[in-house]
Amino acid sequence: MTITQLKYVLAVAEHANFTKAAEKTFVTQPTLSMQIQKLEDELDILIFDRSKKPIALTDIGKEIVSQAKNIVNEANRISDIVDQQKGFIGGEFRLGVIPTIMPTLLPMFLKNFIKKYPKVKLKIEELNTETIIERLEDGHLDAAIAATPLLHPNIKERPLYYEPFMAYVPHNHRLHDKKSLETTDLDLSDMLLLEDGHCFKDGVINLCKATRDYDDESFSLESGSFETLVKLANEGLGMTLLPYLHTLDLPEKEKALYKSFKDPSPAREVSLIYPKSELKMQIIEALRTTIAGVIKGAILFQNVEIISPIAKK
Amino acid sequence: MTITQLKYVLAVAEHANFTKAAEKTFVTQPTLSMQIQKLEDELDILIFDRSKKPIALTDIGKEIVSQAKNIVNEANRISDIVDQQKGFIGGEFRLGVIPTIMPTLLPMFLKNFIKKYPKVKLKIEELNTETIIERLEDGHLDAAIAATPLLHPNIKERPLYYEPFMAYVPHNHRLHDKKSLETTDLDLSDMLLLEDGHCFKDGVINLCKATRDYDDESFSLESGSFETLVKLANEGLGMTLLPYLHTLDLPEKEKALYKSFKDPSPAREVSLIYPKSELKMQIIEALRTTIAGVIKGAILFQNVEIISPIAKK
DNA sequence: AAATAGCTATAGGAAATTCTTATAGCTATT
DNA sequence: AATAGCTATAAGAATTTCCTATAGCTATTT
Repeated sequence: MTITQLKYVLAVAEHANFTKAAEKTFVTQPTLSMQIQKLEDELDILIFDRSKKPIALTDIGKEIVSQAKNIVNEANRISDIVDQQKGFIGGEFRLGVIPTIMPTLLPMFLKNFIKKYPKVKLKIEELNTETIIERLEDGHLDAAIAATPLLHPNIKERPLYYEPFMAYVPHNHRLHDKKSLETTDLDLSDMLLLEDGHCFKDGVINLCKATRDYDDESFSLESGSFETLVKLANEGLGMTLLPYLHTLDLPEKEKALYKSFKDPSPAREVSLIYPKSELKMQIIEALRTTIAGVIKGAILFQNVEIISPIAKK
Repeated sequence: MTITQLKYVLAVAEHANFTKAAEKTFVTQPTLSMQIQKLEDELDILIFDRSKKPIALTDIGKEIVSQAKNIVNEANRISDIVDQQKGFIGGEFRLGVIPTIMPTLLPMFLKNFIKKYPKVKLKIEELNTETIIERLEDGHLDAAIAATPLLHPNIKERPLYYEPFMAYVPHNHRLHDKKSLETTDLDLSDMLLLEDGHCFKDGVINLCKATRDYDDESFSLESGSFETLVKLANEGLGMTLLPYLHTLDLPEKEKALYKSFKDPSPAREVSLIYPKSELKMQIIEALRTTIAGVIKGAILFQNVEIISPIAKK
C-alpha cells in the first residue's frame, strides 16, 4: 500500500469516475485502474462497486476512504512540519469568505498580507457558509472567514473581531428621530433583508425575533447587496441593518442616516475557521495576526452581544 | 514520500544504526541509506545527524519521526479495518503479562483462546509494568495484562477482573486465630514481600501504609516468588499477602492457613491495557471476552476496594 | 603509524514497479 | 445498429527500488 494509491482512491471516490479522477491526479485512467486494482488485490477486498453507474463505494470501501483521508492528511502534515521549522510560509492556500465580509475585510488586509507573505499563493473564493463548511470538510478549502459561532464538530473557530450591527433609517421612518436604537425598537415587518443564503440575513432575523415572534412570511422584500437595500430604504420601503464595516465607505450624505445600537450593541462574531486537522497552521496563524493587526484600527467597540448567524428552524 | 520511506526512518531512529535497522526491515543497508537520503532531499532537510556516534536525530528529525509514527499507525489500521469487515481475527499479536498474573491467568484462558482464534499468532512475554508501558508506547507490544489503574496518558485500560488480596498467616503468627482480617491488622514490618519491580509488592506497601507510616527500610526480606514467600512464612519469618488466584492451586494443607479480608476486601484491578492508537482492536476485544468468560467462574467477589499498584515516591 | 573494526555512502547493474499509449469490452442511449 | 461514455487489459517505455561490491570515514587496537 502506498500513499499514492490512497490518493488515487480518494480521487475516484470524490469524482465517482475514473476518467475525471485521472485528470485531477495528473495521470492516465489506466494508471488509476491498475493502482486501485493492485490495492484491492493486496487487501483482498473491493473498494469500488463498478457495476453501479456512476461508480459507487462498497461498504468496506467507505471505511477505507475515511481512513485514507486520515492517512493522506497526516502525510501532508509532514511538509507543514518542515515548513514551520524552516520558517517558510508559502504554498497554495485556499481561503473561503462569505459575501457580506468579502468586500469590506478583504481590501483591508490583502495588500498587507501578500506583501508580508509573498510566497503564499492565496486563492480566495466567495462562498456562503453552508458551502464553506462542505469545502472545509472535503479538503477543497484550507480555511475560511465567516460569521460564528457555527457549533460545527469538525471545524475550529478563531475569532477575529466583533462587528456591530448598524441600522440605516431613512428620513420618514418612525425610528428616524431616535439618537440610538435598542433591540426592542426593531420590527421585522419593515426590515429590508438580504436574500436567502446569506447568514447575515439569518442573524438579523434572530435579532428581531429575540423580542417578538413573526409569521414566517411576514416579510418579503429581499436583495443581494447592501447597496440595493439602502436604496430601497431611501424609497421609503423600510429600514435595514448592515455590518459596521459596510457603513464606513458609503456616501457622506447617507452616513447621517446610520444609527448605532445602545450598549451592548448586537454584533456578529467574525472568525477564521478551519478543519480540525489543522493543516497549514502557519499560514492560518499568519492570516489571523495580519487581520487582527489591521482590524484593531477600524473597530473599537467592546461591549457587544453576539447574535447567532445560524437560521433557526 | 512513501510509507516505506517512513518505516525506514522509524527503524533507523529506533536502532540509531543503519545496519541494524536494515536487518530489522529486511533490506540491505545501502537501500536504507538511499531511501532516507531521497526523503531528506525531497523535504530538503536532514533527519539524521550522521556526525554523531551513534547516529542522532536532528531537531526537525524528531518531529518527522513523531509524525511518521502517526502515519504508519494510521496506515496499519487499514488492514485492521479490512480484517474486521471480513470477520477475520488473526495475525501476530504480542501480549505482555506481569509476572504475578502470568502463572495463574494464562493457563486459564490460553487454551480456550487459541482454540477459538487459531489464526492469531500469540507472542506472550513476561514483563514488569514499567517495561510493558515502554513497549506499548514504542509499538513492540500490542497489548498487555497488568494491575491498574496506571493513570498513563497514552494507554487505555479495560478492566478484566478484581482479584482480592489473600493473607497467608502461619501457625504461630499473632493473627493466626482471627477468622478474617481487616486492613488495620496488617503490619509492614512482619510482611514478606516480593522483590523490587513487582507492582504487587507496591500494592501491598500501599495497603499497609494506608493505616500506618513506616520507615522506608523497616522491612528487608524479599523474594521473587510467592512459593518462596509462603515457605519463609512457614519458617516463622512473618506473614505474606498473595493475589486470590495464587491460593487456588497450592497444597491442601496450606489452604487452611489462608485468610480473606472482611468486606470490602482489598483487591487489585487486573486490566487489559493497550495504546491509545487502538490498533488490532478485534484481537484485543477477542482476548477480553475470552478472559472475561473464564474468569467469571473463578472469581465471585464483588465488594472490593481497589489498591493502587503504583509505588508512591 | 599501521591495522582493524564498525560504520555509512556511492556506483553500477538487475529486478520490480509504475506509467503511458493503444485498444478491447461493456452498458446505456440515440 | 451506431454511438457515447465508461473501465479493463496489453505491451512496452520510463522510472524507481533494491542488491552486490566497494569506497571512505572514524575510532580503537596493535
